[in-house]
Amino acid sequence: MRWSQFYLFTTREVPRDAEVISHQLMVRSGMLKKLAAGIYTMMPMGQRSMAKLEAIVRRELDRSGALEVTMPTIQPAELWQESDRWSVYGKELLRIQDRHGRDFCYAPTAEEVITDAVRHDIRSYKQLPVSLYQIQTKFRDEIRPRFGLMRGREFLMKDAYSFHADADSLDQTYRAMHDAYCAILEACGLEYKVVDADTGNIGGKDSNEFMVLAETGESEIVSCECGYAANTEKAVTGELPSAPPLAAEEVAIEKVETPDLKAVPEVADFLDIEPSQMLKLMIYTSETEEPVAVAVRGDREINEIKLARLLGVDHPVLADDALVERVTGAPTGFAGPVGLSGVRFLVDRSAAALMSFACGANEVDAHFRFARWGRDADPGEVVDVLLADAGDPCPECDGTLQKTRGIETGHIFKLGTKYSENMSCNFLDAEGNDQPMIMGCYGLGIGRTVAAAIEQNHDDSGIVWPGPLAPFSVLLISLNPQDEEVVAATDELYGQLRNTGLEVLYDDRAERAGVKFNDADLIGIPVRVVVGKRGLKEGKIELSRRIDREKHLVDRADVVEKVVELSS
RNA sequence: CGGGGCGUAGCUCAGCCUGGUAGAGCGCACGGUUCGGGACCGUGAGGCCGGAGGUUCAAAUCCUCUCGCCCCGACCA
Repeated sequence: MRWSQFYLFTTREVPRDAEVISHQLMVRSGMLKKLAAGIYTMMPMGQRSMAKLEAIVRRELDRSGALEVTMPTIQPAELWQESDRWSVYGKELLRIQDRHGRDFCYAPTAEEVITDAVRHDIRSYKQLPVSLYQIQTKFRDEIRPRFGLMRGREFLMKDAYSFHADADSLDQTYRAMHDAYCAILEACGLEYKVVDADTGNIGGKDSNEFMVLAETGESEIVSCECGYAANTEKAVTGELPSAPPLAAEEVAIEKVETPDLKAVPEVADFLDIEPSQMLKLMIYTSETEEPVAVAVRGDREINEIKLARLLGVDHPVLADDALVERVTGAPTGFAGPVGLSGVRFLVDRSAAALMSFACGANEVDAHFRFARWGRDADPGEVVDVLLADAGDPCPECDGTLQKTRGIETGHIFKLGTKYSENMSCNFLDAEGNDQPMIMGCYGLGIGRTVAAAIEQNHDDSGIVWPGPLAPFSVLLISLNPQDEEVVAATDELYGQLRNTGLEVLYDDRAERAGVKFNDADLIGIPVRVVVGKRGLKEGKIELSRRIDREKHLVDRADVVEKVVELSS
């Protein structure tokens, strides 16, 4: 492709609304254009990279045994009412009406539609399992779209769904999808981790996320050398090293005046103890639940996602001051387990392990110290609602957890029968019994993965494409487009390179060398071939790879062979 | 939705406080000199100053309302 015939306009300035590097570089390199918040046009350059990834995804999914379909993006409300998600999904679901006033939504995902299709076709266990996938536009009316393709509202996603007669079959397909996702990310040359994940509102039990590691990632991951890795939303830890008890067993509980001291660090400082020797008590509530009291060790945080799962609610929220006062009898900041009653009481393992601790006295400006479970306070229900942190013990070995950040490019779930039951997607088993199919679902963000690839592969000058995602594999530059000899030589080379099957972008523009070099660095094509008057005089052509930018002067006769070598 | 910020040329921004005929750089067009790491000189096109209302002799500038966009939080491929 000749640049002069292509549609590619780079910019020097960073667009004001682009915050993260992948977004900035995609806009500057002419890949992406914003239309509205979280809604983008893929320009030809971007489209090519997306297509590269799509091809890899198709190859690996086909290999896993899944079959490609295309489902509508506009879906009737009835199906969503049947699965119960019409009411559950909330504002993220873009709801629309047709001219007759019938309700539809723009698909954020396609469990309903695929389940509807399968339930009409499949009757028998002999027809199972099946895996179907599509690469299709989705729309989620995110509360806050941001970071370009990393969190758009409209986005391209590969979504796959599998249907099974039994759990073993689901396990097999889940494993195959897991392996396909690994193969895809490896084929793209990305550094990633597979982590245990929370299932969110898609539902189901087992779940893994595929995190491309990047500092700008929105997800926090803890991991251990032994291979354990989890989203911090989900992560469990080994037993924490215990904090030294405040006092020996015979020391009685004692009330201390703590005027205006509310936060744990302040109180700990005042009492001259460590925050880990205190107990932190928070009051949570939600739309559906009665208030609950949740205790965690003073130096730690509560994982609200774990809490939500435990309570079976969507969003636990911290109680406001009035509710705290009603539950504990004291203003916010002085809650404690001693004398607490009339409320469900959850105690995180970290707090349950405390031998003798300080805590709020449920009384304004007062805390207790030397409190003990059993003797002074009801031990409550011991649970795990701890937010894992770096340095915590690994739950699976003697190691220590590390914390990193990642971009969630893929997420796979074992759904179970949640949708098949609601939507009567049944089959007859070998005994002739009607049973709901067991399902899995598997998502991979196409645009997000391309953006993640840039986050992981760039330098100060621009993108450094991993070969498989590069929009072109070779950039051929003629440095002196006004010089007939140079043009003739470059034209000839262009033909030869194309004959090898390489995708060549030929910069034939009447621009100065500096402009071309800077654009080359910006758009990040892996191999650069420079034809200039100077080199040509010696019969040489300059080759370099974007990744190291080391220049090699090569005899004209050897160029094609050498380019093929560098491109592989 | 809560908190913060921004809308002026295709892009990045100045001008607004203290009202008086709309600016710069980049980009674009034309001419010339240049030409292996974002050249230089000259000429030129390009604006309903986000929109509506108000105050005023006069509004980009002051006031009210509105729409859009960005950042921080809850959400997620």
